[in-house]
Amino acid sequence: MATTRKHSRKRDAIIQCIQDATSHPSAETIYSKLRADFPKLSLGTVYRNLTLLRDEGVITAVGFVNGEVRFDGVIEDHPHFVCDECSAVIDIELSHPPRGFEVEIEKKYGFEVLHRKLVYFGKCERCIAEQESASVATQAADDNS
Amino acid sequence: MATTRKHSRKRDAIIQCIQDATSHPSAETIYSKLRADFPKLSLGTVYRNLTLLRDEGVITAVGFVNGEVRFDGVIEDHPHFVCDECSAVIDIELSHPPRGFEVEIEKKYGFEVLHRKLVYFGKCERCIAEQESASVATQAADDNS
DNA sequence: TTAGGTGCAAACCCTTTGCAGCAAG
DNA sequence: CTTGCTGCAAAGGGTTTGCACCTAA
Repeated sequence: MATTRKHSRKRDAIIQCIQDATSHPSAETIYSKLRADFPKLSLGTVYRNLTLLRDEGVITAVGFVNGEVRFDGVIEDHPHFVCDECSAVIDIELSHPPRGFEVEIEKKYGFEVLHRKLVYFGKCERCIAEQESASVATQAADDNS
Repeated sequence: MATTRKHSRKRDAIIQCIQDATSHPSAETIYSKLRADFPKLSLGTVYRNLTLLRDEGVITAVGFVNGEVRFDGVIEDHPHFVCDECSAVIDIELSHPPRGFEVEIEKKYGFEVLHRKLVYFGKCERCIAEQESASVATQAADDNS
């Protein structure tokens, strides 16, 4: 009963776009980028394919950031960092917090744990730098007053 | 320049509602419950107060679950479990994955890590039980065919 | 009297969906 | 030809907001 999938250049392009990007793009971002190659592309198509690809496990949704769902071409479970200022989503490539808590949870609560999401929030390097230089500029202005 | 806050029975009730609940209610859920005591309460007021209380740090947002933001009266950082079937949000009271990764991240990436969210997904005990009994029923029906 | 708080309803914004036409198999 | 895919635009659904009125201080 499973739907027989046909080939679609636009779908391929969407996958490519997500996998090439390190930015964890949103539907809108993907749409904007692909419009260069597919002028007639519609947002609906992007959304439909994203849902489809997520359900198939080809891509994953990092989660809502600033109201938008952000996508990841890397399926393997890994933590993310989200900048509260600029909404950048960045992969964290550090030794992972232990798997195995899942088993503890299943034992204690009787749940079936299928996956997890670990996200750190804060200020990214770029935003820290920008705010420091802005602060310095303000300081200088104050000194001149 | 900070706004001087006035007392508001409705705001108090919203806080109370969230802190009493173990269900991590959504704005709608809170609204529904409080309408019994405040027939003229409006959804807008609930949303305005939730935003306010979150900004003040009185409550926290667990995150989007099924399109809705779910709130928690417990401020302390702790993991949650979200049922993919029924959207239940449940506190995980197990020894925490290690704090300290934050420092590693700050060193390696130059970020400023302020907080984190750890969420496990899967099937809750209730949904497992329901589906098992449903499966048994189906089995029985099949046997009768 | 002076803000902040609230009700109401319209506006927002991201996302989903119905429909008719297009295209892959 | 059959069925999935797409464009388009309207509809959805949670959340935000403008405005006038209400209320705490």
